[in-house]
Amino acid sequence: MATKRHAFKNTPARSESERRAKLQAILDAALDVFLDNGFAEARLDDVAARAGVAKGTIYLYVPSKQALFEALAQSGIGGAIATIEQKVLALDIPAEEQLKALFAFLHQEVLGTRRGDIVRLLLREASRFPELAEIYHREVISRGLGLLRTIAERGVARGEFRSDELVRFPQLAIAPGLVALLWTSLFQRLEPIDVGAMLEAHLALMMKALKDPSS
Amino acid sequence: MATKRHAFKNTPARSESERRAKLQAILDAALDVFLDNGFAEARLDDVAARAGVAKGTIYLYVPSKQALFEALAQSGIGGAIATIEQKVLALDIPAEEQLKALFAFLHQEVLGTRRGDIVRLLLREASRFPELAEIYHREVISRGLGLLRTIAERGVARGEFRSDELVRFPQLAIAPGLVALLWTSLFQRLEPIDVGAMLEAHLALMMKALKDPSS
Amino acid sequence: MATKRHAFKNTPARSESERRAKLQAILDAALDVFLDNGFAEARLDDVAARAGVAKGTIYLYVPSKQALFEALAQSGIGGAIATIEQKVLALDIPAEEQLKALFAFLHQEVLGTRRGDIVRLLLREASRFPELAEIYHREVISRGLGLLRTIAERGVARGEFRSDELVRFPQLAIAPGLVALLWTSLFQRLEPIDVGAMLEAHLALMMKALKDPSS
Amino acid sequence: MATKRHAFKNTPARSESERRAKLQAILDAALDVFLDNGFAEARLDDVAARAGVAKGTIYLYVPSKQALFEALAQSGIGGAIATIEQKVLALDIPAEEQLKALFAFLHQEVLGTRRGDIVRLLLREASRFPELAEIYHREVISRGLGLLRTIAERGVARGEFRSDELVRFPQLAIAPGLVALLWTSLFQRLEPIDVGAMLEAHLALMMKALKDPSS
DNA sequence: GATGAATGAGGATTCATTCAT
DNA sequence: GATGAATGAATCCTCATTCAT
Repeated sequence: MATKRHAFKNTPARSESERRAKLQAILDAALDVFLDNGFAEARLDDVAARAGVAKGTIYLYVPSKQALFEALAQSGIGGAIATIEQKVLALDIPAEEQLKALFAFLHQEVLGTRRGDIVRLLLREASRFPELAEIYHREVISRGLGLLRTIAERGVARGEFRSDELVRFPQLAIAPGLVALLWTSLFQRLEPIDVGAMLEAHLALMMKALKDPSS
Repeated sequence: MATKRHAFKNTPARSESERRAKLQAILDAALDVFLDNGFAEARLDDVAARAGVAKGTIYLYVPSKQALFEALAQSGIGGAIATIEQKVLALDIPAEEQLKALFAFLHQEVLGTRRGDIVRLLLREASRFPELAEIYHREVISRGLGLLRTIAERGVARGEFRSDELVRFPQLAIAPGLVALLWTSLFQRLEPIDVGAMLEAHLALMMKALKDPSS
Repeated sequence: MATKRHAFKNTPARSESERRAKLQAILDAALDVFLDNGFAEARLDDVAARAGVAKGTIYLYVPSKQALFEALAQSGIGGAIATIEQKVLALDIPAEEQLKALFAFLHQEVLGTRRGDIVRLLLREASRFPELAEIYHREVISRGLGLLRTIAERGVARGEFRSDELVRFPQLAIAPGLVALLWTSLFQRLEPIDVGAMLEAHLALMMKALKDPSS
Repeated sequence: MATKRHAFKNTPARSESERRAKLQAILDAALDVFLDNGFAEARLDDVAARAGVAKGTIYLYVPSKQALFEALAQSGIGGAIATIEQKVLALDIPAEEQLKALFAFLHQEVLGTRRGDIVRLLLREASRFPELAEIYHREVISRGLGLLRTIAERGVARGEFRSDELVRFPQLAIAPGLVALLWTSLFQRLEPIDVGAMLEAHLALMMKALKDPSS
């Protein structure tokens, strides 16, 4: 019996890594097409063409257009947050330095990368996929804001920060990140901005405000 | 019956105002439907039903679905900016007060109103309508940021503000407004935030930072 | 207001009878196509072409291909049975005459007519539409066999029939009808049979058997 | 390992019987799937899975889905008829006994067996495969009816039967067999019938009729 | 021979747009 | 002007068939 098994094992089941690679190619292509057209007007023909596969092949990897979108969305969720949580919180450095690290991460690892594109896509399509909006809120938004709040609380506790606005509204810290994300995809060609400089200016402003002894 | 017909013929040609009213009803219905579904998945059947007209009637007012969207977008552009430009710049008040007035306007006249909905729609569909993004940038974004920059420059010139970040990146001032706009439509049901309080906190932070003598 | 209503009533809502006529044209075309190809391989393109309408028009009358099939099936159910029940049972004639009338009806009003085609279609597709098989069994089969059993019982009660096989298995009476139904669509071109003569022969045989004093 | 490989190479070319066995497995699986879904909606994926082979393997045995269906149909044709012809005609017994033997065969060797399933499938798909209908008519229907006619003629010639309806329409003899075949697959779950008893009742009726001296 | 991933033609369904009334 | 039935192009998805391994 072992012999037979061996004799038949002539198709060495396409390796898992090859499978992953092709799925990734499809996801990459899908991201491009979804970003260009939005979910509803994206054509799977285009995704297939861009991924270099036939239309039907997509269905060997995802069961439907919607599932393709969701797989794409999921692929951009979670990893980044866990990474930055560890990076930032583990360090025993002043809150200001933590914020700097956070912004550097945002600038280099999100804005202008595939991750950023996925966030753009999610923002755009969230209302069509309420469940996904929920997941995204739970996995990314809540945790991201929680991280910011933790940093802010530490800063206050240590006397680095004199005011608590950031504890109450951590959204204020990343708001310019959101502007950068949208600006680059919508208006950059019309009026380029230096995102790095903007984030630095924002950080500078925030630091002045938070450390202001007059408050 | 012939009489009646005749009587109808004598009715003065439907007045321009009636025509405008019907167009407005169609635009209002379209905004609702476009907001719920996005441009691509919005059905003109639904727009017609909501506007209380037949599907064909839409084509008496706009030549196509895309034109409907563009008419809608245009209808929300320009007016507000001109209004706030006059309101804010005309007053000979401190820059801080001007910013306060601006935020109040943003909060009361944009967020939570039809104007805000149009902005949401534009943000979502801008990549499908590059020309519209261009118009929007020229008519709204540029002028809005120009207004902010003018206020900031005045503040600096008058010695009210000691730092120039806002002159260089007026985007930083409205970033929380953008957060509020998106948050309310995407995450408000999951985690409600007090937009007014957030904007106030933002203004407080900015003021501290801008006035900080240590810079 | 009455004036306005009248003024607008310029599209006299396509009459109900026109609507019915077009639906009937679609159903007729669908019957042909379904009979030729079976449900699964029937193309709505063909149905539309044969009905002289565009593909999309079908969907103004039925919501799906399956619904089209079901509408078709329903259209052939019920009416005939009620008719023949009245015709046959109301007459105060010998059981033999009732059977004759039944067979005449079967021959003239079912076999070779649209009704017969629908039965053929149902027989063929019943396993794909179990619910429809159930309806068909309840509305047609049960009632038809019940009618036969009633006739047989009357015949026995009145002393016309001496044996009760038909009471126990009324299916035996219509079995040749089923043969005729299938034969005409499958083998008639290869080996034509005279359906009328066959049914007469069947009736003659049955009468001899049922009246046979030797049993 | 090289040794094992080599050992395999020395294995005598897969025997013809093994080939036949695998073909049979495929045909068996195909019958199940075709019966469940009809030809058009049967998926070769399912056939392969049920046969325990890969999809591609099917094409090593039959050149197409249609050929698979035809091979299946052919496999159920002919054998039975030859068997029953010999069994029935060879015996020098009364015509009534011959009919009894025929019905017993029908009941035990066709209805409720794989043979019966193939007939059901043929009835259902005959209009899609006119050529097959032709073969089936020639190999099964004609011969079966011929057999019946021969029996009937003998019965008449020997004075056993006094009427010739069965000579003219041998279909009348197997009509209840057709009813049984279809009933069991379509309505048995809704209203079970005792097929054996029905066939017996049919035989009894026929005998009374045929022997009836009054005709 | 056997496998099963890949292919792409084919068809159901949707919906913007037209036009006879 | 207003209507809404009709149209048919466009696109998702399925599955028979192929072929590299």
